[in-house]
Amino acid sequence: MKTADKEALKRKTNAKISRPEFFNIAISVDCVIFGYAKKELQVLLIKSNRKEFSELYSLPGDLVRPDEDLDTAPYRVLKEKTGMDDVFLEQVQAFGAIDRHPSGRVITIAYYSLIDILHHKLQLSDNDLHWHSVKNINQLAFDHKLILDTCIHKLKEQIMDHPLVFNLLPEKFSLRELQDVYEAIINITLDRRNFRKMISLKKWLLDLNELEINTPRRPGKLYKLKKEYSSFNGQKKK
Amino acid sequence: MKTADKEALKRKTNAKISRPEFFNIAISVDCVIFGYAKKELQVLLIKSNRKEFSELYSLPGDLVRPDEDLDTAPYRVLKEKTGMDDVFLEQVQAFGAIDRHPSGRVITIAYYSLIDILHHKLQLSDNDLHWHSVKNINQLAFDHKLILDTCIHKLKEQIMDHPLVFNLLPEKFSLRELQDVYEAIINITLDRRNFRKMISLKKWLLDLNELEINTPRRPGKLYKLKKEYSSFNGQKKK
DNA sequence: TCAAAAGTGTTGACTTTACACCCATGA
DNA sequence: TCATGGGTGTAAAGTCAACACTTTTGA
Repeated sequence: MKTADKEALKRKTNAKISRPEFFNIAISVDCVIFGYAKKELQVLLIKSNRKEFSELYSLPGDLVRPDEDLDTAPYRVLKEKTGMDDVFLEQVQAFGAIDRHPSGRVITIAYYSLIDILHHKLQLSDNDLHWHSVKNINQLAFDHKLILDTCIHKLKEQIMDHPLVFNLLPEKFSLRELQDVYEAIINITLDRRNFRKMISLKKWLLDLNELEINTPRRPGKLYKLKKEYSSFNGQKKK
Repeated sequence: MKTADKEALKRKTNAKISRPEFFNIAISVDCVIFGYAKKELQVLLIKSNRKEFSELYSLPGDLVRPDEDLDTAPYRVLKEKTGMDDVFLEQVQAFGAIDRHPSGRVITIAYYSLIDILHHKLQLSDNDLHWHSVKNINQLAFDHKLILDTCIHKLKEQIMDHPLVFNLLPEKFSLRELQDVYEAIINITLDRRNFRKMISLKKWLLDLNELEINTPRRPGKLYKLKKEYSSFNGQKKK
């Protein structure tokens, strides 16, 4: 290509990027915030405030601000909605069908997060924010059911290879609780001995030499995740 | 929340979505188009036409049009640049650091694609478009090196579980060629017998009972991917 | 003392890895 | 006939899945 052609192309590109119609797409982030309670995987939903979706729930999200990195937007949403930071949060996928949003063109980038529902810092900011068992969710506003299903799928794929589910539990937990979480996510009951063998091979856990207290039956031993595997302060580890 | 509050929130949201500064973010797609030649994984790059990145290469991409689905944009780019459709193409990740683009706020969504460099339909549309061996790429314009590395990582993760690499080869190929492609991607030499056993366990291939022709040595048997595993005409299969 | 959950090992099936020789072809 | 790569099987190690009994505790 000759230099003159390149200059023409550059002008063309710059013209395109500054033409107003190419800024007619808004960008949002939507957060699939998972928790664990009542032996079931839960997700945080908010009552939709749009008349098109009255009576439907939707995922918490917000538009990305022009002055924030894409990846910080979901942390902001999470902090605003739950008061939590230092949480596991990972990008999943962008969703951008033309008609996914009734009030205009909005491309959204989905993130999923895992938090401990009983964490002392957790404070839902909104009366319309509630935990829902994922099993009971049939319909959501926008394309949020598709987003949720995509995130559940990714979660299932990752939990065997990465130390993620610990983010759903308090710092100290028993192997029984841990197994319950795994079973809730993959929806399969596991053999207790094989599960313990699998977990112990990962070398993720520290035996605290403590026992559960106030259990109705024989208490189990307590463990915690080794510090080097915690999901925040950096990236997730293998 | 009371109804009046909800109405207020709705107005607030609608106001935000239509305030011009929230459309100040442009959306692009960037395509990491992989090919295979000279026993190495190749990627299609274009000479950057921006003075900030003179002499650097970049990934082919374009702004998403307001009237196209997000996922069709990379197909359009691919068709424009290579003349190819019916190709494997999958979304990888969105990249959205504030300063990733020198001329303004652009969030990009990366896709990766696998094509047969020797396909008869392949026709590079631009004299500045060329194949580069991924081994030799140290620096790219924008954050494209990061995008490329992310896509290579995803490719490596997927090739053992999904019938993807066949998209890099002509319809008929020998097991030797197939093994070469795998080795080029994962950068490890494999044992021939174990490789063949692994591939035959997947049941992806159809034995054509044909032999290579015009080989300098003993010709190998030819295979092709079973139709039900081809990546286009629907989603990738397990 | 009873009920309930905690804790713990072994076996067989299968998968993965390492490894070497003969065969068919083109030159 | 020779050089080159094509084609093939087995044994050992490791991983995965199935399976039952004893122990500890609270009630």
